[in-house]
Amino acid sequence: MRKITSTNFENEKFLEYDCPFITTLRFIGKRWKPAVLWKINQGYIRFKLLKQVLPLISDKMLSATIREMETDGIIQKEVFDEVPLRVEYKLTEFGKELLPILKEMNEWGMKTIEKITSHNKV
Amino acid sequence: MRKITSTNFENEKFLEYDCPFITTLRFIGKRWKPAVLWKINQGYIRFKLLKQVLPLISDKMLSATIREMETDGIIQKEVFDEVPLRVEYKLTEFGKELLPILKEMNEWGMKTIEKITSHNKV
DNA sequence: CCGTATCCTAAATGATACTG
DNA sequence: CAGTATCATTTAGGATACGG
Repeated sequence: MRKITSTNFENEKFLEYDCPFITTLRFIGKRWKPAVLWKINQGYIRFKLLKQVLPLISDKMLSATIREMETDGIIQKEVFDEVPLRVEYKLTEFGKELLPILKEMNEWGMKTIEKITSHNKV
Repeated sequence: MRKITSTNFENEKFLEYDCPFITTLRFIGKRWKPAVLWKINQGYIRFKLLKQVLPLISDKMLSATIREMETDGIIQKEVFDEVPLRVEYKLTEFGKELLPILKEMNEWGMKTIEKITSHNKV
């Protein structure tokens, strides 16, 4: 395993270690990223919709989460010049490659929440 | 989606939100956790072996990573009363349920490292 | 061999107010 | 509607030295 000092991909620093797990967390290892990605893929493709379906995320974190994933090439933004302003997000092809990971995370997470919750009831 | 104020599982706080993705990151969303888990599953089941195969992790982080996953019930420690001291780690049944996620992370990460690296050569 | 303790810096998250 | 700016707090990560 090596440490990567400065590897760039379209002017963004992407790799810190040549480890597949650290690399994956580099892209989706922050609190709201997987959930936002999942919701966009489900069709909640506007800022307001994402806020509604993820009511506990702050404006700042939703904004930052979206912006980082856009910079990373995981999602794409389309701005429609209307009044009021309309913006839509969608996964890029690169972003869609993350779906198998997200699917497994979703299943494991749901199963584990159920396990913890029922354990607490005992 | 709800925020969980104090859900306990064997005296440890486990859930912060009832979101499957946040829950999953709660267990494996820190830099070294997936890699350590993967290596233990591959048979690098002792502290020294893990250091060798993950040479860039510090003693402190390897220790903390192991301890947290042990507390979480993902890995199990077995101490052999020998001289010199021998300790072995292995995944619990609960921990093995994480392997499908890790498998997908490993594949995506390797593919992405390759992509970034070859992009930089152009 | 297998860790822990201490100290420090950097990164992530959140509340609130404000803007094009 | 779709965000950004500012400020403050918490958590993660790392270097180094020491202990059972």
